[in-house]
Amino acid sequence: MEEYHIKAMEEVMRGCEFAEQLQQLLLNNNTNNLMKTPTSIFVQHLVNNVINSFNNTIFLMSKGNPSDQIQKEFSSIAPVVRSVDFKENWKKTSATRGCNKRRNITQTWEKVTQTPTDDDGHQWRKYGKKKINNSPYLRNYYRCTHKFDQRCLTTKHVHRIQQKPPLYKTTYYGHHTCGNLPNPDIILDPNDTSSLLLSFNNTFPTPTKQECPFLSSPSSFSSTHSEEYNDEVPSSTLVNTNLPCSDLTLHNSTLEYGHNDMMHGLLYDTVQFNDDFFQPFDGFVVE
DNA sequence: TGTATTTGACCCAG
DNA sequence: CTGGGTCAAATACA
Repeated sequence: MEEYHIKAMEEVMRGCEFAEQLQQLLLNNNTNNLMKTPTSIFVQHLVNNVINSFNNTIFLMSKGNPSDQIQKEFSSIAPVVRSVDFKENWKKTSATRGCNKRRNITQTWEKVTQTPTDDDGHQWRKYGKKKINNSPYLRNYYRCTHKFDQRCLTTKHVHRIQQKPPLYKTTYYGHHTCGNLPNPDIILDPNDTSSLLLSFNNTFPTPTKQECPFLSSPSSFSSTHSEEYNDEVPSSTLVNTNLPCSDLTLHNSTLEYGHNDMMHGLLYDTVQFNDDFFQPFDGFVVE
């Protein structure tokens, strides 16, 4: 490993830290000012993209440089990119039981179903249930079956919220990074008028599986729906002009957008929006 | 016998 | 201190 290479790596990591500090600053600012403007949301997207670019760069720079030093440095940022047995490593690094409480996962969403075992196309393993305060019902906790074999850290909670008719609220935390992507027919249930899915071209070159062994399969969220799912948005079509997003999903008041991360494959972020979000601004063109 | 679920313990953020 | 998220041993099941 050349010394200048290590220096470059350190510099990129420093840039990534600065971007993360800026991201935190924006998040705090948005928390204090409850009104989010389209511009502030867009700025957050840009910062997220900067961080993703840094992470991609770090990933690429670490390739072919399996020296102890670079691996050690890299593992602090992307511990998932290591080819050791994940389950054993998880046991070693996750300290003691129950220590992973309230992971800082901002990507959450909910849905209400009439059955507790709604088929969302993924395989889940139940790992706990809990009596929740002020609720007569137990909350069930599930994790992705592929937590250890494919390092998918997605979890969901299912909590009954109504006796008659029976209703269950499912809260998802994070997105699947396992290869077991859901059946698009399930995701794009034509009877489900509560969600809207839009497809965008991705301006970011998608790495191949060979280039990135942890990359998920190409997105199955690529179908385009417009006219029939326009309950909550105008019947216009949003066109991506300069955002490196691959998918946008609109669900109630949450906008979810996907972007390609070279280490984890397709990742998603969500933003809350208010009504003026749909006014045209620099990021989007309304046809 | 291997896999899934149950359940009490553990831990930490608020 | 408490509520809630997770772990892991015990148990159930195929």
